[in-house]
Amino acid sequence: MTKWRDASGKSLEDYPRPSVAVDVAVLTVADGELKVLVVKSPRDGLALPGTFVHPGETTQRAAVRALAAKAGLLGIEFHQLGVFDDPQRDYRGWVISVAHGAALPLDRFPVDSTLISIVNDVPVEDLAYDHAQMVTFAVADLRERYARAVDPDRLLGEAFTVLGLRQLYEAIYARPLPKDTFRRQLVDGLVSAGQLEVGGGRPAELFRRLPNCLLPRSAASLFYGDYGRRRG
Amino acid sequence: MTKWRDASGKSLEDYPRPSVAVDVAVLTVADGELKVLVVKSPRDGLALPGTFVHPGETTQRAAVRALAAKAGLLGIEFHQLGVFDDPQRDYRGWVISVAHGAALPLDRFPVDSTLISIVNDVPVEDLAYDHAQMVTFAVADLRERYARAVDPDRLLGEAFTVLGLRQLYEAIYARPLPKDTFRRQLVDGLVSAGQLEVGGGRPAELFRRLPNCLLPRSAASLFYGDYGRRRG
DNA sequence: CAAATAGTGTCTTTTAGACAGTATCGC
DNA sequence: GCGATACTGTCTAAAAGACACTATTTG
Repeated sequence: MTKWRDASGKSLEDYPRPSVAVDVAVLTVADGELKVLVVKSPRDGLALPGTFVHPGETTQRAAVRALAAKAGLLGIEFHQLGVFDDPQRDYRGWVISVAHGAALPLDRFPVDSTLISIVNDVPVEDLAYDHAQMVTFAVADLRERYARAVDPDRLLGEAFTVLGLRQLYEAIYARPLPKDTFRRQLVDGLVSAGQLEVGGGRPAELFRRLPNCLLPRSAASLFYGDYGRRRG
Repeated sequence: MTKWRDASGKSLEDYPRPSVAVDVAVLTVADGELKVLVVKSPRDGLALPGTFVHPGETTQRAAVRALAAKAGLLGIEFHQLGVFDDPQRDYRGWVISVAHGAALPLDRFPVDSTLISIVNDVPVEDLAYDHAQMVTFAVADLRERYARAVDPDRLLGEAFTVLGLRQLYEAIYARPLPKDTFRRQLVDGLVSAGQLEVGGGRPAELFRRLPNCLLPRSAASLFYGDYGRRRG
């Protein structure tokens, strides 16, 4: 196969091209709030793990490679968040970055991981470059996906109680959710696991996710709160 | 300012980089259905307008430039849809594309524009590369934005009737919407323009968009239909 | 007047949300 | 029994959706 040339005889490489990076915001829930994984470097301080995209590779595979190399994490599902392309965003030159998001249960992180709390959709410590904004995008994406299905990223294990599920959603949406309405909205996305979890009082029933079950769109109103209007 | 070098003395340009393009799906509503603007070329057949991103330029500005050059369209607001990065997607070599979406009223297109109907979220004619999938993304993005506000892209003019607005939404969501519920959902996102539009019967009141007014999240259920469940 | 289209009153069914009740455990 | 937590029945207010009625134009 011979290399492509345009009308003036130039190939693609004869034109200026940016470097293309991926940066990954890996979220988790701990202590009732969202947190994000960061890595430390002498030059950048705190930053999201990232890498340059290699030839023949998709950005998603580059994200997998970055997480394996920089945080020792394998088998994660990434979601594309958007392209960050301000020409000034990287002091090294013309670098655009494709931000990706993912979420993992706390126990899958290496013990020496650095997790930064997210408050008001922004990490509480400064991150390098435009990485704080990527975190905001990752949170928005997580909320959208959690409004459509029951814990799609399996931040809880296979089996969980309704209380555990509600506390997870309260952390993700950063607001209290009414106990009984929450149960009624989600219960027909669940099946009993036939087991009980003993605790301080009456044991709670353990549930599993109903496979391929989407939540009704009205559930989004519950999680987000039906922004303003009405209630005169 | 001296050029950045990494530990092995190499600059960014010493590593392989992809060409980065933008492709733009400009949507409109005509004859009660969504359509998308395409351009014809001898080599690619039908394709979305696009261009390579220039140094010092954002992808959004490249999108503006592409539309001005290839379709004679100015003053459009673009929304980023996603990155298409399959290494095989372009026969010329390693080209990733940042897809953008926009929407314009029919009367803003040049008279010789080619508009392709969109049925089942896909253009009815084959497009080059992965451009058909970009159109699907653009439709999804348009629907999301139209569920959050009243005709944010101003496909209708400044003033319009509730009937006109409903027909627009029926075209966008490709489903009939109940006349009275639609009105009650949207009417408090509108203000009367103090004018009437005469027609075959009783004249219809003209409305304007209430500035900065978000629709309640429950409106999304109306537009999309509350996917399945219930109603036993 | 009839025809046509705009807009609303109202009824039914459903549901969110609140509250309080009942159920089931450990002690 | 008592405390604690899980779950559920029920009431109320609100809203969706359907239907039909009223309103205002043209011819």
